[in-house]
Amino acid sequence: MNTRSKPMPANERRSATVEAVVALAADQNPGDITTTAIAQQMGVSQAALFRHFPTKEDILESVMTWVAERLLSRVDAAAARASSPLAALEAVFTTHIEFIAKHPGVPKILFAEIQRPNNSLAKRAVHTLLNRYSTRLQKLFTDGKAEGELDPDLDINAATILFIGTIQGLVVRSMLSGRVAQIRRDAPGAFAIYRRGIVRSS
Amino acid sequence: MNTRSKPMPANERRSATVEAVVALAADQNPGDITTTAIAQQMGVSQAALFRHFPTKEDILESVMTWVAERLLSRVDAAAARASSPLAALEAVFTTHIEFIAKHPGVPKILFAEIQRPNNSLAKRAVHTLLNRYSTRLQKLFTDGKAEGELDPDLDINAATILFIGTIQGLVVRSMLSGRVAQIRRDAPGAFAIYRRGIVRSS
DNA sequence: TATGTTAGTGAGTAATCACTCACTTCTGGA
DNA sequence: TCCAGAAGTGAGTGATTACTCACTAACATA
Repeated sequence: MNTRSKPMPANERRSATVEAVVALAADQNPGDITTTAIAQQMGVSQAALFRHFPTKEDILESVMTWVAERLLSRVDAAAARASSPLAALEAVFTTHIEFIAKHPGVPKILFAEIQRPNNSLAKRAVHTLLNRYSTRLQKLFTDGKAEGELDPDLDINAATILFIGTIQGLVVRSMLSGRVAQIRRDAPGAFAIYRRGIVRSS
Repeated sequence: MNTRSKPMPANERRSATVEAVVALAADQNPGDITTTAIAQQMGVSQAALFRHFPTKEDILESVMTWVAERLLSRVDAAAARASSPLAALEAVFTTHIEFIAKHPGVPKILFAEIQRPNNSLAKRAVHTLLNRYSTRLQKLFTDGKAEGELDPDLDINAATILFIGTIQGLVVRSMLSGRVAQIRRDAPGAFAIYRRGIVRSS
């Protein structure tokens, strides 16, 4: 027993580390994830982690980068496939919810990181992600107004806040119920109300 | 210096402890609040805390009880003053936002507590609070339908999730911007969209 | 003024944390 | 086959955590 772990190229080990953190966050308070727990999840000694990351904070920053890349690329692809701005908004929403359902730890990590007051690497990464996300939404709102799909008087800033809030509300709900899959069931109803709030009145 | 702190009745000391935690949470990650920091905030030795609370978790539970009582009583009073279900919903919303603006640490504590997977005392207290809050909302939705103010086909479950999500979105926004007061400015616009999503179409 | 009770404190404790280091094992190319 | 460099490890380190305890100071009341 206690066999030594097989060596692995550094970049693969780093990916595995990030995925271990995301997996652990699903059923643990992200702030309470220790380097020992991460190492255990990977089947590696705790000291091994520090061969690939200088500090724990660098691990968290890598997690944020991973999240930002995956989420934004999926969301962009979904929006590109849509036939209109409003359809794109719904596609972005559905894609985001699907991403969360598949990686329930992600929203928890994001929110845990936001809470921190200091300007850590990871927090700045969340900032950047949210800014990029908001920019995409705002373009869709603007286009939707121009095409007459959305309320011409729509407050774009408020619509952005509420879009993210809708997702947050669903996350809170699913975290309280403990059943991750529930978010898929509740999502359409929540989006329907949101949609009603932003479309052009007929 | 290092004068000894004046003795205080136990119940007052407990209240002071709760308020110290709420104050600290405003500009600190709630999960990182130590008993030393709480004691310092109160001008008392760390050991003194444990004369009034058996464990740190009991402190957090008291904080949750404090939050639940204050928030629900204010929200109930606001709803009672309103002239119609829809007006009551808006009054509840505004009151809740005002409560958060005055105690910015509160939503952070709530969310930090939700993240935890174990069934701690504090987490169950959050559960109870959210349930009681939802019950009040659902009554307003039902009444609003009956009085013809709200969409007769409104999905009450979704409307509840989105009401809380709207507040969450505003909290996220204000936490990212770092300016707590901003939540008061952004709130009316967000609620306007929400309102549009639930009212009866004319 | 004397006394029992409650509140406050300094100086601890064991546990746990992120991180280090000297050393071992593996692997890929010459 | 050999060996240099990369990856992995056990056994630490100091710092920090929640919590304890023997003792002291203050208050209420008789």
